[in-house]
Amino acid sequence: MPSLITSSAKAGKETLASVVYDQLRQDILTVAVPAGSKLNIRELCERFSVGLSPVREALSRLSMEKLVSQVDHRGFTVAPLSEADLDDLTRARCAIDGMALRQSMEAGEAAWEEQLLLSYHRLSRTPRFGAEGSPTRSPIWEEAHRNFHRALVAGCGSRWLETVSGQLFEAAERYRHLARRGGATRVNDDEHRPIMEAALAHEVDHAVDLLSRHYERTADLVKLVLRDPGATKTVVPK
Amino acid sequence: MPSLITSSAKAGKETLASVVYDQLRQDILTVAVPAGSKLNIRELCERFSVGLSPVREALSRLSMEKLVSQVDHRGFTVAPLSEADLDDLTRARCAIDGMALRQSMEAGEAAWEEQLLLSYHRLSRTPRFGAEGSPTRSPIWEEAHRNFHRALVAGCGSRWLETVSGQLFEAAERYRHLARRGGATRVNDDEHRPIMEAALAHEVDHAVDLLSRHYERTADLVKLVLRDPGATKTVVPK
DNA sequence: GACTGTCAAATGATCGATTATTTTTCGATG
DNA sequence: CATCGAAAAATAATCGATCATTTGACAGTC
Repeated sequence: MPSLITSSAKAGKETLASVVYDQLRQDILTVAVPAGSKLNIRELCERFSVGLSPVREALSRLSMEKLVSQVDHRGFTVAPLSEADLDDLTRARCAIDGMALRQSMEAGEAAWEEQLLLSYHRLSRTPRFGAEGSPTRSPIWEEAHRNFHRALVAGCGSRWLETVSGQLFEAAERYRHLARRGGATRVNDDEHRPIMEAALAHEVDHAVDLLSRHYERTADLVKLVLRDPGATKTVVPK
Repeated sequence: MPSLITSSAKAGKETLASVVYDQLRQDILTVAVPAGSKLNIRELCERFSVGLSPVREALSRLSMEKLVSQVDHRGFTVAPLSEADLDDLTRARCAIDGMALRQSMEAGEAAWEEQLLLSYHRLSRTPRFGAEGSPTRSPIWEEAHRNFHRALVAGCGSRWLETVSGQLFEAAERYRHLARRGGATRVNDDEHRPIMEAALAHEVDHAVDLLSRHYERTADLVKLVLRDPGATKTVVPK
């Protein structure tokens, strides 16, 4: 009988290492475990009620993803976040996603446009915050959000570009969560719609510009929190 | 003393898992172990004379790097190579590295130019093939080659872009080795020099164009081998 | 002869004990 | 009082045994 967690219905198929990996990844992405903090292997074993091997394997995978950093014989720590890194990341995303979006529009596949429209529609229909009152995020919205951004660049014709774009998206996710935890509230005008509309209207430069602004504005929001140390009340989940 | 390389000097510091990782990675990059082949864990334990844990950890890291693919409960296999993937990869590299080179030139830092000049100089002074007669590759040249390409994009002002460029470089390395193993011989005119010269001369479009051609020409070479199955006499190292 | 279900062998995954390394403690010394 | 060094504690890394899953062989059925 597969364990306590059973995060999803299809438990039993996954490997323990995969379960730990998924969960830990989530905790890091949502900044439930603070950036820079040390990851004690035994504590993790206890938390997930598994042995050393799965934890170690999960950490190894995460370290290749740059979410945790590993130093030989000195264990694992959650990769740090910094304003400099955020700026860097934002610039890279503007450059790469901008290019991918441009290529997508120039390719102009009908299927791409349809998928983009669809993913926007779904995003707009998904509530931004959890159905219940409190929680800091709605996983369903996150999913829809990721899908929308994926759809934007999905017409570029290169799996590698899409993969890279996805990596950068995930890296940015940590900062977004940080902003939310810090209480930064976004002006709730929907920035995604105009991007989608410009893309479908083939206004290449305009769409790319809107996308860049979108990234930059988000980054600005995060910076407010990064600069205000009091807001980062990170909590380790029990 | 900042010791850039010291590939083996600092032995004893490394962890077994890291040693296995490095070695296995090398074997995969050089196509010493064929693409698509299964990686039997116990065989690897024997080959490296270590226990299960280090091997497993090494494989986990490699799987996050897309060099091996892992399926839960079904073990690890070397990631496949294909012409389609090569085309995709080449396109992504032209796009990303081209952009990074453009940004580097436009930033126009003196330090970047000097580093580029220097890395080209070193590359040109490094023998392409092993000092002894036979071996299929010279690790020193590879190192210099990687440094040159890294230097090209190093002025773009984004660590993330550099990292991504590096990832793509490594992915392409497998194909380059495949070409060499297949006996594809490159016309030995130095394609790197004109790229460097154009970059230093601030001929932006020209330099970017030369870089793209460089990638595409290399890809064409690889394709010859990919299409000729007889040439892929891959050998498992003892 | 092809299909299907069962069992055995092979292989992957996990655990807990053991070993190696780093970090901390604490006392002696200048 | 700061510094150094040795011993002790903490923690990471590794191993080999054990458990779980998949794969392959084989017999029985239609």
